[in-house]
Amino acid sequence: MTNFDSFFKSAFTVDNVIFGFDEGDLKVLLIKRGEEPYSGKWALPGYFVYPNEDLNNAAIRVLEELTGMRNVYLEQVQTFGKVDRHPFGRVITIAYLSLVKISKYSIQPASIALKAKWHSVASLNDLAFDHLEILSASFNQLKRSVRSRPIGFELLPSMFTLTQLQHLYEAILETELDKRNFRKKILSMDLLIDLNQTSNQP
Amino acid sequence: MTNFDSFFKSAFTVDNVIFGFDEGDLKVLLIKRGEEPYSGKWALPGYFVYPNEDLNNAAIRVLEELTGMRNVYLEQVQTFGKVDRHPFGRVITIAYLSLVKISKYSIQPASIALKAKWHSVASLNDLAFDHLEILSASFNQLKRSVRSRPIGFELLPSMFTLTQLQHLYEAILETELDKRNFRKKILSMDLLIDLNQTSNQP
DNA sequence: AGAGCTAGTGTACTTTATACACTAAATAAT
DNA sequence: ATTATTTAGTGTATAAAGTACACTAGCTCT
Repeated sequence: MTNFDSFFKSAFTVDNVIFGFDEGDLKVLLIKRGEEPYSGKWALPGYFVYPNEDLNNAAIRVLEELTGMRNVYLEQVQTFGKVDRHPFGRVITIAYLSLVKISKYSIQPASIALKAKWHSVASLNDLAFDHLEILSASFNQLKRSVRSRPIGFELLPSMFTLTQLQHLYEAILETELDKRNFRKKILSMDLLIDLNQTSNQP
Repeated sequence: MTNFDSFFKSAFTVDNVIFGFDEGDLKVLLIKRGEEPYSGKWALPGYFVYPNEDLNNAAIRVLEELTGMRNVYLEQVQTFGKVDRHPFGRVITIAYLSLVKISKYSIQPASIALKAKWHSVASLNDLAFDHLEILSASFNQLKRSVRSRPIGFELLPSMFTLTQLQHLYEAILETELDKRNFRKKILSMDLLIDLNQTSNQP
């Protein structure tokens, strides 16, 4: 029988692209690295998957350590596995995308969380590892997902105005939407409860 | 500095869901396993990723060893990583989906290929490992992909009739399509060259 | 009180999707 | 050789979804 030992020298991580929405802007939660490699650079939150841990659970764990949130929207994006992507050895990473309500987010005591900060997605151009590529793939997947499923709400507080929702969609899709057509479509989907309240929030 | 050695004891494989189309039926190429675990069961073709090999290249390699084909349509599907999915240890697998023209396929001399056989996708209900789940996820992704991009051609010989193409789409989407509407839509896409030939192939 | 900003609303038009039936030609059967 | 059966090929009418577009009422700020 063949000996497979030489294959069992790799590791894998999960990296979590955590999207939020605030001030009319699509944001992503990044960690400022305090150690090598890429010390001082911003990176996606992620960690090695433990030997006895399912992939999905690893993604959930990373998210919870950082934000304290559970039951958050999460989907797998893609796996990145270039040979030289990690200086410690052969490490592939499974990217996850999650959507959180920034309003519910509060900094966690875990040490990693102290270095976390929300960044506008549009403004990023230099991240640790291949994280810019991962972010970009995840953003594209978000665009696709948002067209086919009503997941946008995950990014807003539980009460919101249609205008806020529209701004969110515009931020994700990177395009302007017609106000009347947008409202017509959303309301025809029968997903929302009309609170009969009005608001002039900025 | 933390010691990460304990994480570098895992392995990963690629598994390739190779679709073909023949006799009006959507097929998938499987290998009959000749060794443990799951000896005697049918499995998706796959193998460990070599330490110096990019993920995509591993998928290409597996496909070429088996079919002799290069430049074949290939896309990553998803990564499967339950803790206990492989009896040798912690092995996660990255699933790829590929589309080949069965007419161009011929059995390769590689030993693995001798045990390969095309199976109707619809007829499968028991595969090695978690391969049934992988197949099912890949089939779903194929359904989605085929709606948004004209990749159906990849499964047919370079000359084909519109009827054949329709049968292919019906097999993938698992639904009947209206002949006139189908032709109207395909022809309006301007993707095909009309050979002005007619054929009464079965 | 006035100026400026934002929320809220309806209709006409265009594009895309769907439903549907017959003829001509080839092949198979007697 | 004639007939029966199968398959390819074609158009129109209707429904649904998407898009373009402008004004009013009410609030906020000065």
